[in-house]
Amino acid sequence: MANQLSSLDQIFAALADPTRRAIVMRLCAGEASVGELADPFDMALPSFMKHIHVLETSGLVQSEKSGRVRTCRLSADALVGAEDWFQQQRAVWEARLDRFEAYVMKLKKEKERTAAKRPSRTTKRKGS
Amino acid sequence: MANQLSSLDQIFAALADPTRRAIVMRLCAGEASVGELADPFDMALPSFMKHIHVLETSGLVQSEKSGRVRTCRLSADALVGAEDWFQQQRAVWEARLDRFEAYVMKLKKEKERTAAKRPSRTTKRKGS
DNA sequence: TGTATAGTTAGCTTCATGGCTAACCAATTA
DNA sequence: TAATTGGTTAGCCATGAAGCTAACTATACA
Repeated sequence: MANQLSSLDQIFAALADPTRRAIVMRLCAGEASVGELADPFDMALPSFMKHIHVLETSGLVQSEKSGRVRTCRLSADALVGAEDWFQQQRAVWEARLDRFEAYVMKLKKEKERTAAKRPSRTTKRKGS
Repeated sequence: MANQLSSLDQIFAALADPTRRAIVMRLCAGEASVGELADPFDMALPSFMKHIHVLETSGLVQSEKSGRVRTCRLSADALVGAEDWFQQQRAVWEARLDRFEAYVMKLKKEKERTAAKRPSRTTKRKGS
């Protein structure tokens, strides 16, 4: 598990680049060699390798060299770690929305109570 | 909705910075002025404003100025858009795992069938 | 009207990122 | 053993990101 939280920086930074997102997407479908991964991209190999390296230091990708070919695979943990972050934020966000909604409901009820006391003023007024 | 997909670059880049993630987290709990947001950070205001601006152009945050105070709020759409990306990747990833598992099961069965033919070799061998 | 407050603009520095070429191993294969 | 293939290292360049200060605008308050 390690400290995934502190590496959110690197994970999000890694995913901020379209080339690297494409690599991740490709690796979701299964492992591949550096050459296979690089093929669809119009980019010099050393440049491409930098992307691989960024993905590796972020923990999103692991690789292993056997013979002269390096095989890359996705490391799901990091992806899940990032996804968790969103879910945590959403939890807070939704809790707030719930509270807000409750607040609005309360206002609404109060308004209705007031309206019940002064039925003549409940019709449309004007403007928004 | 617009083109959230093409702005994943900006969303992830925005979230790659701890200051900006903290701002997002703070805004999950409700809107706040620039000053309130900036307060916990030991950073010059212009520097901080850059972060706000990055968050705004990424679509994660919206702001509005009334009088001399600018109020910021979270724009959930962008967050959800980014979360969706993870879920899509996970879907592909899990589909692959399922296929892989099926493959492993197949191998296992084949092995068992082979083992049934040569029962003497099925005991422990050594090492991992 | 004068002063404090809340942001904003401009402009500077420093460092990281993303790209390139050229040259270089180290396995394979002929 | 020689040539090819797959990747790696080193080093360069241009751009952009993240921080700063100083000076400015515009609202609110006394």
